[in-house]
Amino acid sequence: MPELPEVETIKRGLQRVVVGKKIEKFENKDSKVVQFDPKEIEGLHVVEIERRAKILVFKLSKEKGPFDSAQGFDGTKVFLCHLKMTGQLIWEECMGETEFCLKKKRGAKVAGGHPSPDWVAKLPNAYTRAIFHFDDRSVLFFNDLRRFGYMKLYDLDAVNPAKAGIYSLDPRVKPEDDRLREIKELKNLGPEPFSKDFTIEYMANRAKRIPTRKIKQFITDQEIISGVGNIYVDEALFYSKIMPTRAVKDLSPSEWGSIRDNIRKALDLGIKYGGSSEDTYVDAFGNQGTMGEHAKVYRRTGKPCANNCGGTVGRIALGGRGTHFCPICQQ
DNA sequence: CTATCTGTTCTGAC
DNA sequence: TGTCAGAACAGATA
Repeated sequence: MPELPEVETIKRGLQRVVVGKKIEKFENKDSKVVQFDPKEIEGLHVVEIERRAKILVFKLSKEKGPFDSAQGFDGTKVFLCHLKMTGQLIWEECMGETEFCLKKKRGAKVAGGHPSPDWVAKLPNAYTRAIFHFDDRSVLFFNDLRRFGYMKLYDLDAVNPAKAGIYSLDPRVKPEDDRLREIKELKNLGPEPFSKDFTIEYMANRAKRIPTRKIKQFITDQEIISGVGNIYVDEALFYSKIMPTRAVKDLSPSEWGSIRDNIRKALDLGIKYGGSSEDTYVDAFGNQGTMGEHAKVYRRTGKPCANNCGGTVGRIALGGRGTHFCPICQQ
């Protein structure tokens, strides 16, 4: 269940192996999930991959590059991928490699000795919704068991022809010049948790308009903060010793500061351990993350509190989602 | 076999 | 406008 750390882990993996490569062929195996025609991206190069909230963004161009950062490049196709609950992006150096390694017991694709499920080992499989074939014969599979995820394509020249040709790679580009902000799925996202815009003042201001909102639901609202989901919000609030049910109007400035710092701490840990593989998550190479082993409250219902306070981890439903907390530490 | 649970986001009712 | 239930979907588990 990919949240920011899981998507970030996949992004870093894919940056190493697909940037600069040409998409020679693209197979759309489920047009509900993959919402464009393969012909629209065949022949284009992957110029850059970034992450916005839980969404992966591929920038595509006819030219291979490298490009002058200040000049930008003339490609305008932007490919979005949201993994939602059960999506996976798995890269293979050549078709059948993962299956081959497992049969030979090389295990090169399986981290920490954890066995990989059969439906990850065999690629493609019944849940494969799309396949990229690159010019070096490597392959990228998009699997999604539940079909909540999506792949979409935008042409920024079509979205705003007045800005055609301006497409900076410079990370210092001003938000108003950020062409990705024109895209519907990206335009309303809140600040990234690691950005300088994610401040105590910002959170307190947003909270003013919705005073009775519970803090957990405030943090997981993507229009308020980008990328925090169910696992990391429970962890962050445990670190902050704040009950997930607290109304935002009752939080003090020092508590807001603690929330900000601990959201970052929880996400940092998630990235460090390669994500949390509670369900179907694997990284770009099919490896599971180990963040689950380091969780303090998430899915630890009934176990003793990690702070040794004598409490027992409890579980309630909040907004229809499992919510884990220590009833003694967290107030 | 049925009921319940999973966890992201959108839609529609109030 | 804010809040909340339900839906989208396909499985695992009790």
